[in-house]
Amino acid sequence: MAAGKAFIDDYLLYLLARASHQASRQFHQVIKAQGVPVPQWRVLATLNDGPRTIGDLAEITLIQQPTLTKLVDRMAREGLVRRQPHSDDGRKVVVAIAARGEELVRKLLPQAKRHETGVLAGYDGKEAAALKRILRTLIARTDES
Amino acid sequence: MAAGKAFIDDYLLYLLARASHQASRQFHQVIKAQGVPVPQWRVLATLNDGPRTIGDLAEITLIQQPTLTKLVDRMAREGLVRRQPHSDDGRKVVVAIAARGEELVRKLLPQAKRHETGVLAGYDGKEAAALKRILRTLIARTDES
DNA sequence: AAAATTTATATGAAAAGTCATATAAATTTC
DNA sequence: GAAATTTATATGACTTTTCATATAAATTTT
Repeated sequence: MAAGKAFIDDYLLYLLARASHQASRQFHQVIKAQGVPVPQWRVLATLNDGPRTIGDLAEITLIQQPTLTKLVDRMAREGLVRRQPHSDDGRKVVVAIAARGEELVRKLLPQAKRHETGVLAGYDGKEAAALKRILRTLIARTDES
Repeated sequence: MAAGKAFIDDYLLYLLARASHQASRQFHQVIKAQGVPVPQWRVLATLNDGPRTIGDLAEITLIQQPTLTKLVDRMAREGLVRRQPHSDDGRKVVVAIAARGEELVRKLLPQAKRHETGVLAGYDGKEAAALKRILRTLIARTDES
């Protein structure tokens, strides 16, 4: 039991989880208030840069494959995305953003950018760049080695 | 659609989510292989530093209150934690670690520390400290303002 | 080129999480 | 100090996620 500091207060994985959670909280509330669940936003923001296979999309959005398959089902039913056959691999399924999805992204993307600006407002440009750089380093270093 | 870089590749919230996810992945696999779901590990690691009310525990573990109440139910049934009445507020419920929970923490905590050391291995001490400092700053800055 | 293996996605049953709200104890207001 | 309000946790109906595995297409082996 806590002689000095609590374990988690200095535990990297906790600092990362907490930083991610808190930094996102406000924006997540904003999009949920507009009826968009966070995982759907992630899928839409990803597909806005081009179609992806189910597998790639799962990897990028940090969602497990079976979960994503079902999420895509729902989103397709709502006209947010559509499935396409893959040109030269019959196992793959390509997911592309659809009309209603594009509308949503058009509305949400500026809000995301504004929110990010707000979060980074307290930092000077140097520190902000350092933050992103250090995160990218960590990501590269822990990339499925 | 992707003229240059994809939006998410430079989006702070995504870098944070991805860094957190990837940095944790290995360790999470390790504990799950030992039959411990991630949320239970978080609760145990927190309670190892002392008992907490349901509300505080939810806040610290980043779990929503109704979700946590049910998680505590399950963990209490397994003898990992126990509920206690709060001394001077009848609304509050204090959760404390129990015998089987302590055993588990004794086993997992060293693994967590070892894993953290591994993740930070690539950094020199200065960079590692900078990483934690910058995360703490972000946490403080986004702390429910 | 058939058989065996690997890879990509889907599916079904069970578990966990979410949202709105109920319950009950404390605090504040009048 | 009674009524109204606020705060802390629990609960129930519903949705989503998870785990294991099925299905089917590609690739490798022999």
